[in-house]
Amino acid sequence: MVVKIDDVARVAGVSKTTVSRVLNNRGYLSEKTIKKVHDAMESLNYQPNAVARQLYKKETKLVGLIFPTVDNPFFGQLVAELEKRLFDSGFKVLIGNSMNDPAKEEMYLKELISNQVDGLIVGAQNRGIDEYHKANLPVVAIDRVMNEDIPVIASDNYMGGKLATELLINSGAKHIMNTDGPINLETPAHRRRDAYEEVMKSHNMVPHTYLVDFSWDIKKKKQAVKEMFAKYPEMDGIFVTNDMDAALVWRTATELGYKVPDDLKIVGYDGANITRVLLPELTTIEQPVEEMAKMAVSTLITRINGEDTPLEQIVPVKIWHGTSV
Amino acid sequence: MVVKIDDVARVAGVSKTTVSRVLNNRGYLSEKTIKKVHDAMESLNYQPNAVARQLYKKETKLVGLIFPTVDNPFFGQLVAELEKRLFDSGFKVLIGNSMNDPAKEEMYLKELISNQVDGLIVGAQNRGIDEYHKANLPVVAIDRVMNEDIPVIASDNYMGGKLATELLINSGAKHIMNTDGPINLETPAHRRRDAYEEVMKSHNMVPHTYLVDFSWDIKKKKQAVKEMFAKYPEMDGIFVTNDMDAALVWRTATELGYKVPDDLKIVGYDGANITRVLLPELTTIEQPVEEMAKMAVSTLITRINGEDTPLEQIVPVKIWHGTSV
DNA sequence: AAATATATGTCAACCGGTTAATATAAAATA
DNA sequence: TATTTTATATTAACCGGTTGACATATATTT
Repeated sequence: MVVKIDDVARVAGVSKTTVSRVLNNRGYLSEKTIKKVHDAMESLNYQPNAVARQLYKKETKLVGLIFPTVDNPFFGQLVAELEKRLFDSGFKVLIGNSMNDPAKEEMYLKELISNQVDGLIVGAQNRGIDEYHKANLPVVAIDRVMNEDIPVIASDNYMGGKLATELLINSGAKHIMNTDGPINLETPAHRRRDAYEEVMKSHNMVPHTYLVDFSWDIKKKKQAVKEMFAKYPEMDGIFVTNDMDAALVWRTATELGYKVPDDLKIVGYDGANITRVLLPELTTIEQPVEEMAKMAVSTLITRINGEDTPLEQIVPVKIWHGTSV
Repeated sequence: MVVKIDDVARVAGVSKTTVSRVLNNRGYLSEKTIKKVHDAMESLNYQPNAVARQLYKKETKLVGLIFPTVDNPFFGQLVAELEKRLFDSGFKVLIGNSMNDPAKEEMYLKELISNQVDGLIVGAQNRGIDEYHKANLPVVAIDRVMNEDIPVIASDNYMGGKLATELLINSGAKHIMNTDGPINLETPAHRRRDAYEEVMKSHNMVPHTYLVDFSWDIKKKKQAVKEMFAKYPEMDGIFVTNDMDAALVWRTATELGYKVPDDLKIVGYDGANITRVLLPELTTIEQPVEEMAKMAVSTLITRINGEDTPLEQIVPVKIWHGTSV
């Protein structure tokens, strides 16, 4: 049988209440009693049942994370950073990979609420779901437009798009493309595109954005990229909205006989750890993942404590200079 | 205030017991009652409190995952696959990134036990911790030697090492190195090295294994790799124990003026999704991550159901042909 | 009409902790 | 010595569900 608080009390020769006091460090306690209780807990290898405590306290010290998938350099690093910081603040992490499926996202949301998480950090790519509002739960969004009272943490997407486009222009590219996800999905990432378009226009160049949906599988994406090359053969520069897609564009370009950066210059977006190890040659706009994670966790905790936080926090990006420009 | 089962009962005009029956689909129920209850739940936006249920049922439908970090192509993919399959089987996932820190691993273990997880899947890189045994909990290990009664899922490490080494030999390399983690860490991954050594010897070649600790940071790893090149300048082939390190070796080699694969042939290990997108040129031994995840989940569930499972399950590997050999 | 199957209610115990109230005794201080 | 502070015990309520026992009322079948 599993050891419970009454067993500890019996072995230590004290009352259940006293054991609870030792556990929670409340009320008057002599050193002697504390030691007796600790000895008993140790000899019985007692682990308090967090579920019972959670029920009474109405606090689980659990935070839910909802992201598309951890099988991606950016989200993997982000989730790892979030988890680390949450753990340091005494929270455990319940994770949900929505796989860009709104239905799955909604299921996760319900499950997490049912599990009484103290808060949520979401970075899923789907449309804002009413449920988040109904949830009446502290929520922080990363790089996603939610509704009015959900704070958002995002990299400086506009500046990122501006830096990328200007870099391409300054390095001599004349026909510069851009990729973006579906426009009907409201995400701050579209500001990268806004910046691209404005910079292009201010240089009297014609912007062309090509749709590459985040949720497509590799094959479909590759197909789309090939179509793009066929449709815009004069392209000599491209700002791709994330590094995984940028790698795909690079490889496809190579297969089609383009030389990077001579025939085609590529700038990506994200600049995660893994990318910098596996493909450091890719010039990209680096999001400050650590910073974003730190901010998201502190914002969430502030909200959990019932205090107010800014609704939008933007963190600066910088260029990682590879050899693709 | 949060809606609870009594509120639903009141609104539906039935008893608490009946609502519970509807929720759990137990006992006699008329269509009419079921509808009344569902309507009430919907209008109140009722979400049952899983914590209360967990306490009574002594079952949480929670599974804990303990891995070094999700910020790695292999573990990221593995965790994503595990999470997906567990979710499909009705389990939510509590995650812990041990960061190769035994103390942190132990803390996670305790926390997860305290949270009453129904089972654990571990792939942390640290020494077997007694606690796993004490835990008296269904546990499945991935690529890790635990103790007698903990089932292990692993790729065919020996075959992987054999394939890699033979590939290098057959492609003409004469001075072939190998990297491995600390030998005192008991992991099935050492079988890659065993295979390397045996194949080398059977070809009358001298095996040299160089230590690259998984837990070192990039800088220290790079330093170690440079030392290796300095110490073995005649090296013309290398079997690196994971793809991230292989990428590092490749880059360092390039910086030192080696041409891959002409001067140096490189074979990695893991072959995760992300690697195949960012660095498909790397020839590597592919672990069947999906297969392993599937096996781990079904083994865990079998154990949770109190049935026996094999203690060791080995899944086959295959070669991913890039251009580094 | 009697017997059986179906549908629902009431009540209370239970899961394993936390906590407030109340009581008592020993130790420290006035 | 009287008073206050410190230390601990006992008891019971509580968190929000689940479940078994038992009662009762229709509906259906023989």
